[in-house]
Amino acid sequence: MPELPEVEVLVRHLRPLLSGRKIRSVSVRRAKVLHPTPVATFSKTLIGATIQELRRRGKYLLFDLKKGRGRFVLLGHLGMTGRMFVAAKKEALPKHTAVVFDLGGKQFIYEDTRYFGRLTLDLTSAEQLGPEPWDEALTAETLVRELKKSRQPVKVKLLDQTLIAGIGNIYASEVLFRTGISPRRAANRVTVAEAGGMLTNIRDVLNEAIACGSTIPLNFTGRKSDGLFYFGQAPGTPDYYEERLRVYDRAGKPCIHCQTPVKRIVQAARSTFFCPQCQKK
DNA sequence: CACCATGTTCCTTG
DNA sequence: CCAAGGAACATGGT
Repeated sequence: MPELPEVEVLVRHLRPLLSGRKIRSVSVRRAKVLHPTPVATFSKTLIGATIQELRRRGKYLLFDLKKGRGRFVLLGHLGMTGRMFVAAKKEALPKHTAVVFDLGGKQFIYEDTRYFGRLTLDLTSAEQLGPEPWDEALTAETLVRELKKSRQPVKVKLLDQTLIAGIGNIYASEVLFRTGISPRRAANRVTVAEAGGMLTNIRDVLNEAIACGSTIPLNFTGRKSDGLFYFGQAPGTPDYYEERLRVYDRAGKPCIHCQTPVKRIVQAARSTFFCPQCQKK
């Protein structure tokens, strides 16, 4: 589910549901997601703490907590399949529930089918992140300067969270398609003008995805109402997903600009989609 | 059974 | 020490 836009939408959704709420008890059903925080430390630290604010940094969720005079941060990441939501306490827990916080009347659930995500007190990974896409210090010039240091394909570099925080595999392909740059281009051969174009397209595509509720639309209408949500197809709009994405997952289908079949290649063990005609160089 | 999947980290190689 | 490539993690869908 998550690249930056999905996390942003989730944070905006959860913020009013969580801020001001106190964690009464903690249930850890899969200790792995806490790594490297030990279960005992995790529970002891969080029980009795109040969630003050919720923020996003790259693809991470930052929970600002307060307990007595102490303030600290809980770091969340959804990996590939993680979900977080607030539900009534009587609601059944999903099969792959990893952590549950009892918030009094409601419960906060972190569920993750593949358990690649994290909910931890260790902030190290978030500290390594590069600038947010909208950081004013991030310019065509600074971006090119960073790209110059690498001969990796530019598509692979876009996934480097220390370069820019938040771009994932879907939007990396989308950005290069919009900019007309081949995903195979060596990072150090991107010009300042092209970097400027990429930056504009990065901001545009992420903004658009956030605006429309994310790549795969958020559906808050869940049978059970009360804030339970899930990511899935919007009812009655079968191809909503593809209308938003111009090349990703369109291998073999005609390019929306020139009708040339979209190609799928593998870079750094991840799929890349591009139009061999519109993205010649 | 084979291959694919929105992500990150660790290990190896050069 | 660094850059780059690939495997690992764990589960499910097609």
